[in-house]
Amino acid sequence: MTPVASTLKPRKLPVQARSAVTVGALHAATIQVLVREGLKRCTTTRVAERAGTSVGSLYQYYPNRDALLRAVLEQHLDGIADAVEAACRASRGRGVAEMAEMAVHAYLGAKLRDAEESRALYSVAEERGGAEIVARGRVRMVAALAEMLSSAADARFDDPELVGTIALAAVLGPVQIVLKGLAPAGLNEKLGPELVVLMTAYLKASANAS
Amino acid sequence: MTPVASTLKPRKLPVQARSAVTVGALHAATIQVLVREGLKRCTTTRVAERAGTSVGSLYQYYPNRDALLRAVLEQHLDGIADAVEAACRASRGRGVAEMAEMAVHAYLGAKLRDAEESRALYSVAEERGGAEIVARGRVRMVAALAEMLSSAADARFDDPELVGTIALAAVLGPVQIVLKGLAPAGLNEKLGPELVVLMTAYLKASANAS
Amino acid sequence: MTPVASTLKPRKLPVQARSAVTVGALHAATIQVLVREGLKRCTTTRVAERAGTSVGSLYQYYPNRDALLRAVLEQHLDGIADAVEAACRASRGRGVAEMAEMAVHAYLGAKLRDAEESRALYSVAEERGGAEIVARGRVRMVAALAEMLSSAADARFDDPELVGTIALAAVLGPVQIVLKGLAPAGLNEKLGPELVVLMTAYLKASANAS
Amino acid sequence: MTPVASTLKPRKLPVQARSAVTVGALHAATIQVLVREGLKRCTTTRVAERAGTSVGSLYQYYPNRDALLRAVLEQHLDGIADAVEAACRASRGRGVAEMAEMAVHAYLGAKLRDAEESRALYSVAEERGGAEIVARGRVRMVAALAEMLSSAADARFDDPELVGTIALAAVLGPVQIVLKGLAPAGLNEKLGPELVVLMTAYLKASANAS
DNA sequence: CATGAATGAGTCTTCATTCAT
DNA sequence: GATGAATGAAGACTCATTCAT
Repeated sequence: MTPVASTLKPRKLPVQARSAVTVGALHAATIQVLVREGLKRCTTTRVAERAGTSVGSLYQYYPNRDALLRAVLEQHLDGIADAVEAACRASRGRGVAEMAEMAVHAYLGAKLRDAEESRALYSVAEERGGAEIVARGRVRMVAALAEMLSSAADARFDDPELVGTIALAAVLGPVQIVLKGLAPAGLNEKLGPELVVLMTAYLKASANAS
Repeated sequence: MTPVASTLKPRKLPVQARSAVTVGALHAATIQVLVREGLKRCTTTRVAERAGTSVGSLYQYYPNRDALLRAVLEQHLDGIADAVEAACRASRGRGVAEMAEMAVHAYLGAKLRDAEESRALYSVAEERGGAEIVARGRVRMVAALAEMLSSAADARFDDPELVGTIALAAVLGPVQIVLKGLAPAGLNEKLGPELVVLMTAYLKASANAS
Repeated sequence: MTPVASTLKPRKLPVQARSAVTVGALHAATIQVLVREGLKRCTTTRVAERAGTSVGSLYQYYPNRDALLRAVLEQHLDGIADAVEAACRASRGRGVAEMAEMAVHAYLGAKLRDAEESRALYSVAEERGGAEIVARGRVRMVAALAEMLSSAADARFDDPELVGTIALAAVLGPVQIVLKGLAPAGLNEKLGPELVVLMTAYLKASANAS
Repeated sequence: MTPVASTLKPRKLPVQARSAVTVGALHAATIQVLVREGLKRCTTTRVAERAGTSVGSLYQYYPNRDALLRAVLEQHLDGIADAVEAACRASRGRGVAEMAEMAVHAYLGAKLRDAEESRALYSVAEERGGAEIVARGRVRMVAALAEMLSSAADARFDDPELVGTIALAAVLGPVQIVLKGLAPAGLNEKLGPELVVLMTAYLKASANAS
């Protein structure tokens, strides 16, 4: 655990059932307020109110507002990373095309499951300390991708880490556009296939001629 | 054009020479404060102070803090779009590989020229109204890319608009990682070539077999 | 009732005992500051300071400065209206002269009880939204007067509403002069009797010859 | 001239034609802004702009904002007083009923000629220093009324000054209600006659039995 | 432990007034 | 003389955080 992590986690472990419920409610409330009001107006009081508790209680679980926001972001990204990791594990030993397809769909599915939540958290990711959390999530996913790529049946990669990094980041951009509702007509439906094309093409282009 | 646009532009046109200086200083100061202090601490007072003027003067030219921020963002993105447009114009009629190379380098060069500025403005883009400005910039670039792709000597695209959108967004992701300084060792140097590989591969994969 | 009314009332109902004290202190402080400093210098900070609290607390109970001012005005006018209503009820069935006397004294008594407060609130009545509150108070008093007049033992009125309106407004003018301390020497003492003469004369002149 | 008066008058006399025009434009603009924006938003810049000049020029003629507002108020009230004085002069030696009628109509006519202006200036009259100006206007009118009353053919008054003061103030109230548009239906049309009834009744009641 | 009232530093924004051009 | 850019004090309002109940 880095020192950063210590401020991210709830102040005390939710050993009691009540605590777990409260923490869950606070997380959900944070996202709702974030969606409805935006980051600046996502205040501790408002979150507590929406969660059905008091500010005092909020501070029982989080040392400050930033910690709450970071925790929510982290949980969100962990969910995405979990999905990608699982997909990568399941694709070990397959061909590159299959890998691309599964990874893309895992990522896309997780991200679009709660599109509003994903969208709302972009601003949190830009806050002080947000980048590190995003980076941690990416590290997990890149590691999973790299490990998967190394096991590809039909390709060999000199630097699977690098290829994974680029591939992941490349997919991220188009997804963001769609999430923000700024995509040109038609993109929304074609996003999945198009991303598969994108990733497959890149992976193949990056593989060693063998 | 849009109602948003009207609030982006300075409130009054500088009639006297002093004004132009003040406006310029405010732009520069905004970026500096953004870089050094972050979006939240980028207050009107601080910007005015760094610019060597008073808050009053700031409000003489911008109706509110958001308008200032948006104006700075818009100017930045216009610069990027200019560079990409020029590159696209220059690449008309070339082959797809050349196109990818020129477009990537134009974008990358413009973005990395003031890396700190680019980095700082990501948070502004997440603010209320920021997305529209980003979208406007993207529209310009996508149009330029689409037009360029349509003129490719060695490929034909069914939907150059869509391909341009995806290609641009795909390039954006890796650049962002590098800008934020979160790239794994070695990526920084290989970014350019890698992006060319990425874009070329995608363009070729998207082109009609002809 | 009206949408205005909703912003007049304290934001939250005092759950704890402290709250009631704070709200009361704010009311009193507002009037004091209004009297001592005038409307323009009656700032939220000054009111809070005089009340022995903080601006934050003020805003806990009133959504904005105007709401505070209006609430104070409303409370003041409600007190006046209460007095007039009571007098009117008590005078039902009497003769017109008696009615005039009782109504005038009720109004005058209530208004002069806190002359400074009355004086200070004239400016508030001119603020945005003040007129409506004054109007509401007047409506109450006119209704009471009209009802009283309709029960007069020695006169009959075609339009008691109209007569009440004029009578009330006519009395208001001279009172205002005295409250503002701008009356010529001697008026202060003779105000009561003179207003009775005024109102009695008008009522009799407006009554149907019967 | 009292010291107060010196700050009320334009800083320099409009000896030149241009000055007179500017001062006139400033007065008119002040009233317009007052009507459209209210007292608080009636700023020197806005007034100058509406008048077609610059703030700098405004300060050429008025030492400060308050002086401008007071000058406008004074001019307005002088107009009213002129009208009442003329009517009083014209009514010398008539009967009390005629006097009431002429005075009321003179006052009413002057006040309603520019109803918006009258309405807008109520707030100015409540500002620091406004009361004195209002009082000066009243003094003029009361003097005229008193002199008129003293010449009545059919009545004698012990204290014409007092009677004039009350009569004037009594008329003022109902007029204010109508000006503010808060009068109950029907009052607007009947205002004149009703005020004549009011004033006549009061004058007769105040006259010595002779 | 929970609650929510109190705090007050810190933001944005406005505007009267000045003065260099 | 006219202009309008610059100034900065001052005001309204918000919100993270604390702590008495």
